[in-house]
Amino acid sequence: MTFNQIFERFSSRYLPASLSDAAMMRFRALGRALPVIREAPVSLDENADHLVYVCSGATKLVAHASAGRDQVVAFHFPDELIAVPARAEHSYTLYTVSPSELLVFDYADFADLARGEPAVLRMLLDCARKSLGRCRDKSLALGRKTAPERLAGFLVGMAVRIGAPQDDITFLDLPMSRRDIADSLGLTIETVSRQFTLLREQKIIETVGKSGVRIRDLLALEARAGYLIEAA
Amino acid sequence: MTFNQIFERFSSRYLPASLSDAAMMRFRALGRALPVIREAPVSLDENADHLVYVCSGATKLVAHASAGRDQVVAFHFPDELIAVPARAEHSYTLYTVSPSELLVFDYADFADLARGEPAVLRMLLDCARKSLGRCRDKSLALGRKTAPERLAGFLVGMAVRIGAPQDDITFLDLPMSRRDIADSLGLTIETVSRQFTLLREQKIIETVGKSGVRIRDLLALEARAGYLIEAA
DNA sequence: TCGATTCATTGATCGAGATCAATGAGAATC
DNA sequence: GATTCTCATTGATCTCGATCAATGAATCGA
Repeated sequence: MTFNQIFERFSSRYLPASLSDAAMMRFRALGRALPVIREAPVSLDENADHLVYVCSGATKLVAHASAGRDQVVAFHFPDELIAVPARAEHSYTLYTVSPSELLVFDYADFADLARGEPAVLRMLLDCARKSLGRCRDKSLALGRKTAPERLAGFLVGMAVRIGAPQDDITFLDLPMSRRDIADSLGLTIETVSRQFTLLREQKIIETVGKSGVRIRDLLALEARAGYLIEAA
Repeated sequence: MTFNQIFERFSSRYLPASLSDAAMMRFRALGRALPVIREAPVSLDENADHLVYVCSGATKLVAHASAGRDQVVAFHFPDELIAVPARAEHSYTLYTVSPSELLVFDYADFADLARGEPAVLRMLLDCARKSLGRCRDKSLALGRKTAPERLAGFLVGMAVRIGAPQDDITFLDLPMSRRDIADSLGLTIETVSRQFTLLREQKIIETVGKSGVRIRDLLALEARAGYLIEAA
């Protein structure tokens, strides 16, 4: 895919149609397309925040603690926008999880340019708030939920984001490895694997190869996820 | 403190000086002051997002999971601005942690009004991004750090935010209880207490009554917090 | 001033999930 | 098509932090 095609996708999804051609060109001038990259860290300058558009593929944002312990802070799928923070007390790295086409901006430059375009600022705000909402839910899961609840919640979230519903079964093709899932849920690969086995034994899911999951009972999965019982 | 005084503090901190009087009045019309409230949940409509300015006191934003398990998502101190989300899979409640004066806005109304004021939108964006950064760091702590690291990191963070440096000692007056700290760190009160005892035994801190902490060795605390070793 | 209540600390024991260790199942390389 | 390599699964054991149970210290109301 060419830079123009990638930028076109980005702009049609995230820039207002009302934007003038001149303004559009200015945003375009800030973007840099990263061609298809196989599973690898995305090399970004650690001293600045970045804004990354996932055109195709999938990525994970990883926070690094000492002793090589990693925490996947978020996964991202096509047509999503991510803010990648500069290095601070902890460093963050964006990795592709499958071959991906990305569009990268310097966050500060982009936000500065957006000062003249309230609709773009509003879009950045909505984007940050969505990430914040997900991150808060994740904090709750990491701080207070059990391993079965975490995996159930993860699968429900993935079903919503990348699930393919067929009849009353939802099919998932998970692009990330068990290690990635473990690093996202604050567990080990072994525990994740055991939880998959339990869900399989209870006929709630079936697994197809390494990455396929057929969700047979989404309601049971939601019930396991430790969500609050819906108030009336 | 009167509504006008509270709004004045808010606007001088968060609204641009360049704002027209008319625009200022429109923002003011959206605000509602909550007078000094003793430690209690802040009653907000659960069906809408809110924007809350902490004028004095301290608050905690709590996420509720089933079975009464609570996770403190963030603490807030004077002059800070919080986005309180509406109920979704999980419900969130803002609590005062000490007597507080708050200024409350409906988030959607505020953001809509800000469409005409890019500087205000930019402020909301910065605010959301700061919360997101903190939340990501918290996810790392909850997912991958040990109890000693979590308490050390918590104390370092509090030292930065509400610490009173005197000579080479930083004094902290923690407004929140051990339960709040435990709910923030994903631990139990007992574990938090034991970690305080350990830090005391190692002469890194002294505790003064229930809420006072004298940090004698901030560097040791930072070393314990599991931050990445600074790269060159 | 004295219980009563709440909150922090300390000790004893337990258990969910980590760690250690082996095996199994694909996919990539030649 | 055998040979690695990598990744997922399963089992055995261990450990950190949870849970259960007292005790101590402050604050509050009468």
